[in-house]
Amino acid sequence: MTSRSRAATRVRIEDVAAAAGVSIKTISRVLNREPNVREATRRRVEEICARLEYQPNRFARGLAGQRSYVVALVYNNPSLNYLMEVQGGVLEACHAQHYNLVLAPIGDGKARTAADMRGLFEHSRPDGVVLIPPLTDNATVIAHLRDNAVPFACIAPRSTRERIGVRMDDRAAVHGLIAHLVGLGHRRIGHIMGAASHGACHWRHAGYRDALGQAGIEYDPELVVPGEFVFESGIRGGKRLLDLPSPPTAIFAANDDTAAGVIRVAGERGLSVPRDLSVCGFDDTPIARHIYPALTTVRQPTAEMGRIATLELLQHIRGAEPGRMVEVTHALVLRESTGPVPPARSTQARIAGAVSRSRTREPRRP
Amino acid sequence: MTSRSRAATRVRIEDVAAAAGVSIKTISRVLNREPNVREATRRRVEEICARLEYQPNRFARGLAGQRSYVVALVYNNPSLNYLMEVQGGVLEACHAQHYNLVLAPIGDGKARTAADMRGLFEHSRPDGVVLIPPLTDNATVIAHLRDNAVPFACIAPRSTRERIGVRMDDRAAVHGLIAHLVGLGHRRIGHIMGAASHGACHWRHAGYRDALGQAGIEYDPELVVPGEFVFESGIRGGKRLLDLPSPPTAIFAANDDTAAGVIRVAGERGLSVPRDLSVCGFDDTPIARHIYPALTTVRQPTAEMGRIATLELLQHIRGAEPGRMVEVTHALVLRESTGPVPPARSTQARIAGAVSRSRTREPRRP
DNA sequence: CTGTTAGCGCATTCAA
DNA sequence: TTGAATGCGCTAACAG
Repeated sequence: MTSRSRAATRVRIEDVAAAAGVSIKTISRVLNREPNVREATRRRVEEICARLEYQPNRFARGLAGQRSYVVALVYNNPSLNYLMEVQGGVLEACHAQHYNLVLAPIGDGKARTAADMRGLFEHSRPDGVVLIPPLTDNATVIAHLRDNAVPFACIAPRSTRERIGVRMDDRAAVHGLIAHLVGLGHRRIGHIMGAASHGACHWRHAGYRDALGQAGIEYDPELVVPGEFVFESGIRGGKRLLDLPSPPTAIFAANDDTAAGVIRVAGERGLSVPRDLSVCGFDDTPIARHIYPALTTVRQPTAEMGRIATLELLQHIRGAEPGRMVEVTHALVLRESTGPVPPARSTQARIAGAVSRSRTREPRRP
Repeated sequence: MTSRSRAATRVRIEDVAAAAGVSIKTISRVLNREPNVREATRRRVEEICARLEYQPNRFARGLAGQRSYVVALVYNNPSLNYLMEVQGGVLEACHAQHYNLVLAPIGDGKARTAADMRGLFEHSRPDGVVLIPPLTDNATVIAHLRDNAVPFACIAPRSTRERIGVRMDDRAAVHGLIAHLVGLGHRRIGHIMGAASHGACHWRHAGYRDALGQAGIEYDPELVVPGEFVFESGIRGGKRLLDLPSPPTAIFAANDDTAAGVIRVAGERGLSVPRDLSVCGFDDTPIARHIYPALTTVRQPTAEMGRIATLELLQHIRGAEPGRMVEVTHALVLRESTGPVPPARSTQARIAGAVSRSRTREPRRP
């Protein structure tokens, strides 16, 4: 005998109908915000529902209505921190609207992607989907969505055409960040890029170029190295940049994890941040505060973005509003990892392998 | 007109029955692993189900069977990293067993807790629940679970009596960790504790005492300060310990986040880790690798623990096996943040506010 | 504006 | 060992 979870007897729609002295259809209308109910009736019904603590049975609704009241969060493999933040916002919005959230991690490769999407539709039948980059621009995913006519909202998609969801002006944000470095006197500023499948990779790079251009600094391709938005990208990219004959005095990493990798490389080489090297990241994830020195970065309201995308999606599903592409604002967060350009940029940095023991780590907050 | 998500026509149980030449009841029996089906019939049905890609309708099942096929992950407010890891394991186990996962964040306070639990039952009707500390030992939560006769599994509960789920021997793990410090010559070892509502707080403290006792080091209450398993605990606790007249040469923080806070305090005071101070954490979360110096810590197989707890829960729900309390093994992870005790522990550390500029940060990996 | 009637797809008594 | 009939609680045409 398996253990059943619940006493079957709970208040049903007909109990509410009886208490209100109307038919169950009227109750149904009120619940689903359908028209053709007198305002007085509607209010009375709502009151009784509240008093009886009536909770519609999800399964009955799903079965009869061909609607699941489920939103799926479809993601690939972004940073766990990022994902967790987004998830929090999405969850909050779902709960507020009495929708359920199902998590749909998608495997790598086209075949796996297709299989996972199919599995999602067969098993969970979401009424709508929230997409996280880089899946926002994955052809296989989009095709499945369109084939099944499932509405979806995107968070920071590359292409915002015909999309609903939320975005941020990464380009302008980076522009401001780099301008800050320029203001500190830096002119050789390195950049470790993110994964090219993300729109963010390109916007951030564009913002970097914008800022250099405006400052009259020539763009030096040597100072721009590839990355994947992960810690290891910071290790690899940081080494490569610092090994340059004429290394940068500041490095803009495409996100905080990458910046953490750069901080480590600097430490290993005996470079003090920000005295010998300025570093900045992007996103303002928890790690930005947790590492030492704390990162100068751009705050991205990640949870809020999840919430907004979900609300736009649900609004669209309801059909009341068309669903928009909302833009959220960023904020520059100045912390400890950026500072004035070193007064005398000697050739010492060139022989990076041979550490300069003369350098002292200067304590902050004396 | 609202947008509907799915074409209604999919293969149903009666299609399978027709194809197999049996009644739907037989199909149902096979699907639910009930007895009283001839082996040959069972196999044929399974084959046809696979060929037709038949997926039972969750809503119909839930409606008719009074079963939701939902597992709820009930959590309070632990570290996001920890939560994310656990969630990954739980999700994997749920998917493997064709269960759905619903996330159930629980608010603070008794009233909120009760309300959130009630909401969970009314709305999602989980067939089972996975509990994360410190909710594993929350009276309100447990009471709701028992009242509703919902089976649950616990991850690292304080009390393992009458519980199914998974645990780890934190006490032995810490014992090993402290023994490592003792082996490096440390005798004044500080400890920043975790939140007392967690079993882990007590086990880790006990392991710390065990190790000291075995090494013949007297337990000094002054060296043990409270904390909450968060970064800020490391800041506060670290300052307090380093401000001691006779400060410790090593600090064991109850988890990695806390250790990161200690690392920062050390940095601010110009202390080099591990040259002037050894620091270690617990959990081996990503931050342990991402900060510099990387943390010596204890690896806890968090995702695996989520997976195991869920599998035990589902086994219990099915009623086949009773459900056990599984113990997983830990592993010591030696990284960069621990080293030999400083040769001459001078009084310099006492005047912690007045930083010692003479100290040089020694580069690793020369 | 409101009520009546018929399923949605499956699990489940009770017979056979 | 199997099958036919009944209903889970709700939504959705279609009348009134």
